Amino acid sequence: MVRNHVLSKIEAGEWAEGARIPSETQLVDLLGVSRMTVHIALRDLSAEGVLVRRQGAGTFVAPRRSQSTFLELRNIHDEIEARGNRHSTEVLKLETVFCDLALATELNVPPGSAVFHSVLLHRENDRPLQIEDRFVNPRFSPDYLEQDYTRITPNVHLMAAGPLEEVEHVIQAVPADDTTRALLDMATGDPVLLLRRRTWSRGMIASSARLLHPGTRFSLAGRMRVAR
Amino acid sequence: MVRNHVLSKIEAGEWAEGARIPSETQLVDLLGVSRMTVHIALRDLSAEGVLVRRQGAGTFVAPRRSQSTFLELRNIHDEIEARGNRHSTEVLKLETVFCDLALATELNVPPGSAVFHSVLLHRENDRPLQIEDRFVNPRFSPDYLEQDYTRITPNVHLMAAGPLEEVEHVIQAVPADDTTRALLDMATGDPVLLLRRRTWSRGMIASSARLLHPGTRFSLAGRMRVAR
DNA sequence: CGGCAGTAGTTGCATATACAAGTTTATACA
DNA sequence: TGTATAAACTTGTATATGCAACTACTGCCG
Repeated sequence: MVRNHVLSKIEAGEWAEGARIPSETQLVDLLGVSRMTVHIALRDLSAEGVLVRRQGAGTFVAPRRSQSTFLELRNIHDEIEARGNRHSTEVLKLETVFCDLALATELNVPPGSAVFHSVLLHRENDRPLQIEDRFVNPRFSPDYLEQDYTRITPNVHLMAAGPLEEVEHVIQAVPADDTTRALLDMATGDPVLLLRRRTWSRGMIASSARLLHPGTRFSLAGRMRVAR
Repeated sequence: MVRNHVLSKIEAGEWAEGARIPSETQLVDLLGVSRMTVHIALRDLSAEGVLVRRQGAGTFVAPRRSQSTFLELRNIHDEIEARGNRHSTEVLKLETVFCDLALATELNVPPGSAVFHSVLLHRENDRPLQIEDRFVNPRFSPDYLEQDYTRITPNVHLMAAGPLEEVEHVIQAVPADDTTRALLDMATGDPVLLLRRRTWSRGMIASSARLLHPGTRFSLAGRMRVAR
């Protein structure tokens, strides 16, 4: 109850980032519950990174930046939904191309062979967050082009097409070209965070993707316990 | 107290993965604290993924988190030497600072307390490759400022100061400011790949570092087999 | 004007109590 | 033997209370 109240206030924008929220005793009067109940709820939200609490000073809305975990292979849909936001996809390209030498090497297929190519734009609450530029090995997923990617992500389809065996990630910071800047709604001079991801399945390279993110409002994050 | 008891039991292997641990009331008798205290502690550990709780059934040790070799803690010296190149370090700053609110939050120490600060420039074959801007908790490593960082990296010193328990990584692409651009020998408009790394040891945040790399000639890469 | 002490207000933490909700085990009965 | 019921046990949640630790502010005094 306290939790929902706080989250909805933040969601609605009434309590902005960095703003101080009512004290525990004020929330007690407001919601008619005991202080411990309020305390536990705020404590949990603090542990989750939604709030920041400072003893003696007050409770504040934590600054939020879109984050993606790179340790797990979650698809962007789940990432966004997990943050309580709305995910939507726009299909920009869905085609067959014949690969040049570089692409052939990248996918480990013969040069000139046909491969599938898709370009999607993912939005978080209508704000563009990722361009997903993907090449897929047709031998791995022959029906890749027939899917409705406004409903499922390519990730989901590919995971269903075969067991994931190996993943390769390369992360880079690159300047934004004009097309990218326009699509991602970025300011001039802002950099792009580029995540290249190749996946192996059934002994072949199933897919190679370039995931482009606006550097100013996106970061990759991961936290792990070290082996004991 | 309850927390440490549980963690040490798991650490020691007395409570194995998936095993059921004593009930709340049993821990009350065992440790001589109230049930609510036990409950809160177990609740937190459950939120952190260390335990799994099922109402009516009991509390169990959670299966360990999947470990990734991606972004393992190799220090930059080994990275460069592994490529057959020469590594050199220049010490730009080595000082004590009093932390403001943001830094205090980052390190989880009281605002205004003294922390150690170092800024190093790492070169690969005399070409700048990384600015290492690091804050260290003096409680964790009191003799941090007395080391010779042209001979060993801070990473090596910190690893020797205590067992690494947890690591947090955040990766961002950011524009380069003038100082950074000059130090890293970058062209105007080139982005910076920023890796923020926080490490936990002996129950506290030992260190928080900002590692800045020239985006055009640096990338983070990792490849991992997926667990089945 | 600057520094100091006091004070009100805030979060942090532990306790004691009560009941709800879910699971497992034991028992009674057909 | 199989099923239904009951009891015992476990975690989940909410409340009321007390005090410690810390912060920010006010006002006093030199």
